[in-house]
Amino acid sequence: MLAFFHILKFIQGICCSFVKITHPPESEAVLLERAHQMAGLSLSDIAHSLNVHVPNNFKRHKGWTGQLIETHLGATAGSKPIQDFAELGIELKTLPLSYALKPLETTYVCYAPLVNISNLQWETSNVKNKLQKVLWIPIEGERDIPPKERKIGSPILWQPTELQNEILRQDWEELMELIALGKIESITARIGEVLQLRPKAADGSALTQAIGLDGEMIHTRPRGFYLRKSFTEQILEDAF
DNA sequence: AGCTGATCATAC
DNA sequence: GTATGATCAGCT
Repeated sequence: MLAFFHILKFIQGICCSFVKITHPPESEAVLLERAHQMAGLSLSDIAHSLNVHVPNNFKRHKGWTGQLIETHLGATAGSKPIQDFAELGIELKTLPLSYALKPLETTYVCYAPLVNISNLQWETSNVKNKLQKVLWIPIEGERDIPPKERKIGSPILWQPTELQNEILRQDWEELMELIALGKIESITARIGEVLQLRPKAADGSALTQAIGLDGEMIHTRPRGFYLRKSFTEQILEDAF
């Protein structure tokens, strides 16, 4: 694949010096410029400039890479349910890649609402809002590459095509319909062409309210929306 | 081997 | 608990 060669080229790029960034980017151009400057750098390069320690693995630091990149690029949203760069209308996502330069993991989008959902619509949904415009940061993600050595790739500023948007809408509507009908317990990660619903919690003891089969309130594990690897792989291919 | 369901850290 | 950042790891 010629396409992948380009990503590889960027990922294996030569490290260059960079300036520590702490203030939010004032424009899309500035954000993109900063993102491009990270290409070819390792996680330890970024961590060193921010004076943070790089974990030896991510078993107990699963969101570490995302937080590191967020801080470096000047994101400020924190844990609020909005885009990372709300003023710019851009969401930031790191994307762990295999040696074959394909996504190693699905991509978390947002928490799934399970109650008070009768009036929710795709157009104003959290999923659509978050995916309007995404700055993808590909990063080497194979487990046998120590986090310190993992290199950051060239960023991809992506917006869903009409077709992608339509498929996302269909998946979202199908899943939300099942939730509204009280079928939350029968929803598996196999449903949805590009968007899937999976548990999203600290552990199995976490419970939240949902609609039961007879319309009554029940308790269930919290869920989140995730993008399948095949979907982000396509984004990657389209970009190169 | 890849996927689904489970899990980890942190802020509020 | 909700919500962010995700990856882990057992099972098929």
